[in-house]
Amino acid sequence: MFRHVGKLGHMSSGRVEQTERRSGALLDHLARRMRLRSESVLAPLGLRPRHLVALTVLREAGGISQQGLASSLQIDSTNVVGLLNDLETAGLVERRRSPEDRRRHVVSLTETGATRLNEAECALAAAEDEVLGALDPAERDTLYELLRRASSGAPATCVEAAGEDPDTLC
Amino acid sequence: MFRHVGKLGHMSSGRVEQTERRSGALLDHLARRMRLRSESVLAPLGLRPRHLVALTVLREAGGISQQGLASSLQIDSTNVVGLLNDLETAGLVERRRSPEDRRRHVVSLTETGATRLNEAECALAAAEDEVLGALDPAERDTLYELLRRASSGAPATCVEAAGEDPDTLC
DNA sequence: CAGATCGTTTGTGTAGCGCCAACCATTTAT
DNA sequence: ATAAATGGTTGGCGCTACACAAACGATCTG
Repeated sequence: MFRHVGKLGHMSSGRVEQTERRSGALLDHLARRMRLRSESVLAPLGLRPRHLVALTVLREAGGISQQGLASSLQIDSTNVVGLLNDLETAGLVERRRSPEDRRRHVVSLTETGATRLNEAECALAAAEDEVLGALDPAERDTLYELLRRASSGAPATCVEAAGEDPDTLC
Repeated sequence: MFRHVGKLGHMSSGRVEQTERRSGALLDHLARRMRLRSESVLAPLGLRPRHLVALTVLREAGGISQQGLASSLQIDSTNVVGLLNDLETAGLVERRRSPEDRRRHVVSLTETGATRLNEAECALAAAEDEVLGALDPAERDTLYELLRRASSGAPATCVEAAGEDPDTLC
């Protein structure tokens, strides 16, 4: 029902090539453009794109264990250590031992971390303007909201979501 | 037209905004998740994520020079060569010499290339379902449309678009 | 003709990251 | 209490995706 492909039947002759509307490649493409543009802006702040991603996830996910963070970021937990070391020595993030399970580290944004994240995002305005230039402000807001919800709603461990669903008609 | 984001109605009136709503990090985050999930699905088809990105861009951008492709993908033109070699030996892409400037190669999707791209996108349904699980079909469609427009509207060379910066208000 | 431009090859360097192995501290199971 | 499992940390190995530079043939342009 949401398969209405729309126009864009370009040069090809009569063939009605129905194109699949998958966002993956576009996501990849835009993310790359954005990341490249961001690096130079973020550098003065002592941050790299992945730091910003981690901070963003942490702002959303609150006090989370390192493993939880690893599975949300989808990077190996050994690499999370180094990432958090960066952020912690910069004072942007805090590792506290969990009271109920003292093996665990509860990671959360510090006050300055939240502030710095905000500053960084603010500094990215120009980069975003370049990459999302074709979208008007309202659309960018819609995009942001969709991305945020998709990203927060994504199950940390993709294990339990592996069940089958009725959408296998493709 | 494709704007109805439903209720997630946050304040359009607001100035209460404490956090900057920049999409960069979220884009990065989701793209990563998607890419990782996609790899395993794409492998059987002999494709890697970046191939899919290239094919997607080519479907949108039609006959384009390799330099144009390089600047759209934002990768070095020397690396475009290898990328296209992969795709061309797989018969998914075609290099023809431009009639007006015979130095140039005009790159375009072949028939089988378009087909394969479609198949690949189709195969990615499950991956997309996992990553975008929090979004309902209409929202995913909206997201796709926004991404597509942003990506196609992005000027290949960001040079000529860089003329101004009146938005230092942030 | 000279010089710039497009694509190609080759070679070098680097960053990001997966992965393995070993090691504490702690929790849970026997 | 002893054993096993778990969360975090460290170190190291290796791979992939690039960027960057140099040199070359073919071609366009002044």
